[in-house]
This record gives sequence, structure tokens and C-alpha cells, in this order.
Amino acid sequence: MDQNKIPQATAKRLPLYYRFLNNLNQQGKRRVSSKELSEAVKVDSATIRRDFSYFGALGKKGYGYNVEYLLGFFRSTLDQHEVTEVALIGAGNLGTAFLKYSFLKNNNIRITKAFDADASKVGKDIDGVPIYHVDDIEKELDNIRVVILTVPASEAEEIAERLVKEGVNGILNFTPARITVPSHVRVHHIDLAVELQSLVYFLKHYPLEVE
Amino acid sequence: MDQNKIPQATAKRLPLYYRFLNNLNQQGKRRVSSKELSEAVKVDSATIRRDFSYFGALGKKGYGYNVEYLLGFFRSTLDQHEVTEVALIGAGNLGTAFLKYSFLKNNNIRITKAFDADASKVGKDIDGVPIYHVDDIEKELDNIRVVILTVPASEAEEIAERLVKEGVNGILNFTPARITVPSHVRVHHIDLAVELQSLVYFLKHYPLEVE
DNA sequence: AAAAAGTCGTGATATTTTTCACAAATTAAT
DNA sequence: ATTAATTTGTGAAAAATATCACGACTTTTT
Repeated sequence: MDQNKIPQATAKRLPLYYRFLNNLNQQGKRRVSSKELSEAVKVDSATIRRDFSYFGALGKKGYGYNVEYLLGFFRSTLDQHEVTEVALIGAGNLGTAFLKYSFLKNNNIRITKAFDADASKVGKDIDGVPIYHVDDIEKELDNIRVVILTVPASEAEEIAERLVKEGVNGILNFTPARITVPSHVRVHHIDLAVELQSLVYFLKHYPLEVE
Repeated sequence: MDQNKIPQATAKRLPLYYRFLNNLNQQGKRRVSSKELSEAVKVDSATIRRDFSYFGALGKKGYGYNVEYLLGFFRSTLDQHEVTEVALIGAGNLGTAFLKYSFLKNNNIRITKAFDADASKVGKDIDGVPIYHVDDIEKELDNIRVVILTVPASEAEEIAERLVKEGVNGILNFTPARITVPSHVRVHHIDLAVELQSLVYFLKHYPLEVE
């Protein structure tokens, strides 16, 4: 694999940079400075330059960055040349939102299979993604290593265990349950209620200056 | 307001602790240690003790924490005694998922109004939440200060501006657009595509040890 | 009653992340 | 050509966050 030198905080921002560079490129822009980028993605310009510097000297002093070059660089860094297949577990409201959400733009990740416990959904498809029964995870998951988990919290743990047994090593967990997995499996939690609640907390306790 | 001493990282974890304490309390548990808590919420136990210590000495050496006491403490710290009203802008797939998602449990945040640009949705309601037309934001938003933004990216900036004019100071932004707001407005971004892409990046570049 | 086990709160330390600030290089303007 | 304006890349400093490790105190066991 790559050099482990890239800080996690930086790695998390890469997709953001990548998407914005794509936009610029589509608009026909040829060059961009860390300052412009900063205003667009709301990340301090020094942080952006630092982030880029982990990959070497990608810019030119007094000029900025060549959009096309930078884009190409990030495309390969983010492995955008190959498609990553992802499965969705739980085609409820949130799951369906994912299926209809077009990740396709600027991005080579595809949800290719969905699973649900509701027999009436099985056999159908949502936006071209076929729905299987959760009981058939073992049969149908194939080589998929990354899943989006949008099942009820009560099911999360048990399903996660089964997924891990099938070789899944990345889980984007939207359930409030904090699942327990072996250390070679990476789980990213997105907890909608927590996000909303912490936003409210910040508003009440960290008054922002009114400029 | 409160003491600004509480680190942001701590503040972000408070809702998580709160929810888990609620669970424990409902199960009838009387005491809990930082170690148990740690295993449940997947946060290092020293970090938990440190987090709690910002609020004073809430526990007892050799014993742990009294669940009911701690829960009560966090309830008031998180202002759970008063209801916070929130509006949802954009009742598409993702927005609808929010409306049907029960935040209600363990939490005093309520989505009381929704807005959408689709005239055919206006006047109806989803799970009891009435839907207004986005053109009527100015008329119907009332005193709501926090919104969940689930509109198409292209609309985000313009709608955000209007919301801010109406007094909104907290936005949970689910669009990929990085919106520009005055400094007294707090925006939390949740970027689903970025989350998924960065998970994939981590998997490919940061192999976890197979214990 | 004494010993053993458990657990907090926190000083100190380590790690991670962000930001400052400026020399060096490039481009643009005069 | 010269001067002025930009802008990178990065050493150094600052800020934020996480973790270690242990004294002090409580509970549990013997």
C-alpha cells in the first residue's frame, strides 16, 4: 500500500478536494490557488497546502496549481480509475435515499446490490439496484468488501457479524448502534441524531461572534 | 451561556453518552464504570473520564458513576428539558427518511415543519409533519433557528441565505455544497459521498492489523 | 477487621492537527 | 528590465486531542 505518512485528517479531506477540482475542470478552469480552493471548500489555505505537500510538490510558486494535473493526481491517489462496488444493507427510507442519490458523479463508487428483510421488496429493484433478502447475504454478497448499513439499530450487531464473516472490511454505519467488529474491519459511524443534537448543543453553549 | 472550557471534541461526544445512559437507565442499571461505557460507545475509558471531568467530579472512586445521577446531569447539560424545534428543507428521499426517522426517542428535538419545492407535496404531511412550499419559508418558518438542509446542491446556497435572513443560526447541511454564511451561523456538513469515499480510501491505504 | 480488587480524577506526556510566517520562486505590471 | 504582486512549500510554533499511569478513595471479599 501507500506511505502511511498521510495524516488521517488529510485523508478525510481528499475526496472533498477531488470533487471540487472536478467542478473546476468542468468549468474549464486551468489554474487554481490554495486561496481560491480555501474559499470554496472552507478549509484554511495553509491546511490545504500542507495537505497537498504530503504528496510532494504539486504546485508552482507564484502560480498555484494546474487543475488538470492536480485532478489527475488525485484521481489515481483516490483510485478512481477502478470501480469500487458497495452493497447497501437495509432499503428503508434512508437506504432508498442512498440508492437514488447519484454518487455516480465524479466518483467511481457504485452500489450494486441491496438487501432488505421485507419480502415484498425482494426481487424488485430501486434505480436499477436489485434487492435481495437479508437471509441471502451469504449467497449474494460475492466479493463486496464495503457496505452501507442502514438497518434498524436492533439488527446492526448481528448483521455486522455476518458481513464480517463474508469478508467485509469496511462498514459505513448509519445506525445508532456502536457495533463491535474485529480490528481488521473499519467502521465509520454517521449518527444523525448525534449530529443534530451536537449542533444544537454548540449553538446554545458556544455563541459565535456576530461580525 | 456555559463555560467555554468544554473542548469541541468532548461536546461532540456528549449526545452519544447521553443516549447510552438512557439505555442503561431503561434497563434498570444503577451504576456504570468508565470501562463499561468505553466498550459500549467505543471511546477510550480515559477519554471518557476526562470528558466527564470537565463538568466536575461526577463519579465516585472505586464505584463508578451513578446512572440516574449522570443521566440527569447530562439531561440538563444538553438542555433536554426544553424542546428544540427544527425545520427540514427539502422533503426528497433523504429528507423523508429524516421525517420518518424517530428522533423522538431519548431526545427532545422535533422536526415540526418541512418545506419542499414540489407543489404536489405541499399541504400534505409526512408522519405528521406539515409540508410547506419553499417559497413560503419567510412566511412559515416562525422562530425556528435550526434547520436540516436536504435540498439539491444547486439550491443550497440561495436557500441558506434566505434561512439566515430569517434568523436561522444552525444548519445541518447534507448537500455537497459548501455554503457561505455569516460568522454567527454554524454549519455542520455531512457529506455522504465524501464519507463513503474516504472510507474506501482508508481501506486501501491504511491496512488494519489482523489480530 | 484487614486485605484485595476496582475505579475515579488528573498531572504529565504523547500524538495529532492546525496555523503562522517567510524565503524562494514565478508571474504580471510598469 | 525592473519592480511589484502572487503564491507555494515548509520550519517552527501553537492548539487541540488522546493516552498513560498512579495516588486516593470505595467497595468487595476473606
